[in-house]
Amino acid sequence: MCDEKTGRESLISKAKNGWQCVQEEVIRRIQTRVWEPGSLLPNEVDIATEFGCARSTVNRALQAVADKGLIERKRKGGTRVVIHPEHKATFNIPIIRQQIEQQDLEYGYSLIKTRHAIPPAAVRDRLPDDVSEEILHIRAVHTADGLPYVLEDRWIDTRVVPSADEADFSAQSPNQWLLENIPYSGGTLRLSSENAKAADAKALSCDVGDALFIAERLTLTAERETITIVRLCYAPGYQMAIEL
Amino acid sequence: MCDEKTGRESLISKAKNGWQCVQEEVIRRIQTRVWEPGSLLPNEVDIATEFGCARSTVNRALQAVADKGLIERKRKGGTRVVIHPEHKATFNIPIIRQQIEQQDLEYGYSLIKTRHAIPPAAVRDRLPDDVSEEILHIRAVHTADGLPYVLEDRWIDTRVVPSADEADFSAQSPNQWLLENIPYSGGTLRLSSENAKAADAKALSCDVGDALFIAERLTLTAERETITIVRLCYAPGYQMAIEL
DNA sequence: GAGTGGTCTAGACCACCCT
DNA sequence: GGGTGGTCTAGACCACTCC
Repeated sequence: MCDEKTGRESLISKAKNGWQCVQEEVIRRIQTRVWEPGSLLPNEVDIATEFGCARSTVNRALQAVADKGLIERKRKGGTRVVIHPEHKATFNIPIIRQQIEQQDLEYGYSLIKTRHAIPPAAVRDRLPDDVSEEILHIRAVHTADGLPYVLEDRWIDTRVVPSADEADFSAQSPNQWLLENIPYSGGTLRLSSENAKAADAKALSCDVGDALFIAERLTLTAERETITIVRLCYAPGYQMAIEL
Repeated sequence: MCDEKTGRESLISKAKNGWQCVQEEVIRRIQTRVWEPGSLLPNEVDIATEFGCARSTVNRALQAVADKGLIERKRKGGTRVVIHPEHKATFNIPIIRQQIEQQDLEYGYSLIKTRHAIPPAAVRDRLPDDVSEEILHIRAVHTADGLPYVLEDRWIDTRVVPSADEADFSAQSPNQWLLENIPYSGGTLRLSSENAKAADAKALSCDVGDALFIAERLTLTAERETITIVRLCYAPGYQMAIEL
C-alpha cells in the first residue's frame, strides 16, 4: 500500500497505515518540488490508482494535507500546491491553575476586587455594542508557590451572563468559573508586550517598567455575543511554548 | 439526517451536511452536560443508530471533536468527555514580508551583519549537540514604511544547511531564503517579553527598557536535525492576533 | 455541461486494550 | 476473549465551479 509505481516498498515511509502513508508521500513530493508551488496535482482517482488504494483513502490524506495548509482544494478546480505555505501551529490555551500545577508548583489565588462599573474606552472599543451600563469588573492574582504568576483583569458582560453576579470569586477564579459554567464558542486572542505600570508592578511584585507578557482574550457565545474580555499580565520571565 | 429520536428536524443545527451535523449535536450535548465531563459516550454503532446514519459518518464527526480536544478516544476504552477541556487554537506563523504587506505598508529589509562564530551559551543550550564549531550568524532588520518592524537575530547550522554559506542575505532575508529553499518539518516556538537592551533599541529605534515582544523559533529537519534558531524582536506596539 | 472534490454507505478486517 | 475505535473498500450521489 506504500508502493509507488515501481512496486518497491518506500524505504522513506515511516507509517504503514495507509492514508498517513499517502500523506507522507504527498508532503515529500511537495517539499522536494516534484509537485511545484502553484501547480495542479493529479485528481484523486489518478493518485488512488498510482498508490493502488481507494479514492476515499486518498481523499482522507489530501484533506489532512490541506488542513496543514500545504495545498488548496476546489471542486472542479482540483488540488493546487499553495504558493507561500504558512506554517500552521495548534496550541492549547492554558488553564492557569493546571499550567502552574504541571510545573509542580503550589497554585494560589487571591481576589483583589470586584465591582460594577462602566468599562473604560479601551475595553468598550472591543465590545460589539456600546456599553453604557455597568458591568462586572474583577481583578485577581494567581500565584505559584506564593509568588505572583499572572494578574487577571476581567470584564464580564452580566447582560449576557447574569449568573456571574451570584458567583463567589473570592473562592474560585473567574477564569475557572467561566470555564466550568459557561459554554464557550470562539473569540480572539491577542498577544503583546507592555511595560509594567505602577498598579501592575504592585500586583505582580515586580518593578515599574518591567516587560510583561500580555494575553488579551475576547470570548463569545455561539450566538456571537461577548461573554467576557480578559487581560492576563504575566510576571516577568514568563514564556509561552508551542510545539510545531 | 439531522433528526434526533423525536424525528423532528433539529432547529438549532446550522449544517445539514451530515458529519458536521453530528459533530454539532455532540458538541452541544457536551456543552449542555447531557454528556457530563469524564463520562463515557455511547459507542459509535449506537450513536449511528440514533442519528440514523452509517458508523463511518459518526467516526468522522467524533474524530473531528477529538481533534478539538473535547473528547478522548481509546480502543476498547470507548469515547470519554475530557474533564478539563483546553481550548485549542490554530494560528499561522506569519511570514514577515506578507504580514507587513497585508497592512498596506511598504516592506523593507536591511542586513546588519553576517559572520561565522561559535554561538553563545544561551543558543548552544538549545542545540541538541554541543557546537564547538563556528556556524553562521545573521542580524537583520525588517522595516514597514521605513520604520523598524522586527529585528531578526539568527543562527544557521551550516553543517546541516551548507548551502546557506552561498546565499546572499543582503538581498533576501534569511527568513525568506530558508522558507523557499529548505524543507521544514517541525520545531518549537517560544513567545515572551523582554526589556530592550541597548543593541535592540538601536536597531529598532526605540528606547532602552521598552517592552519588546519576542518570538524565538527552533526549526528542525524531518530527521530532527536543527536547521536554525531565530530570535525575532518586534518593535514596541506589536500585537499577535489569533482567531479562536 | 462536465469534471472535480465532498460526503455517505454498508460491510469488512484489524489493532488495541480492558477485564 | 471480546468490545471498541481505526481504517480500507467499492460504489454511489451530490455540490460546486470552471469552461
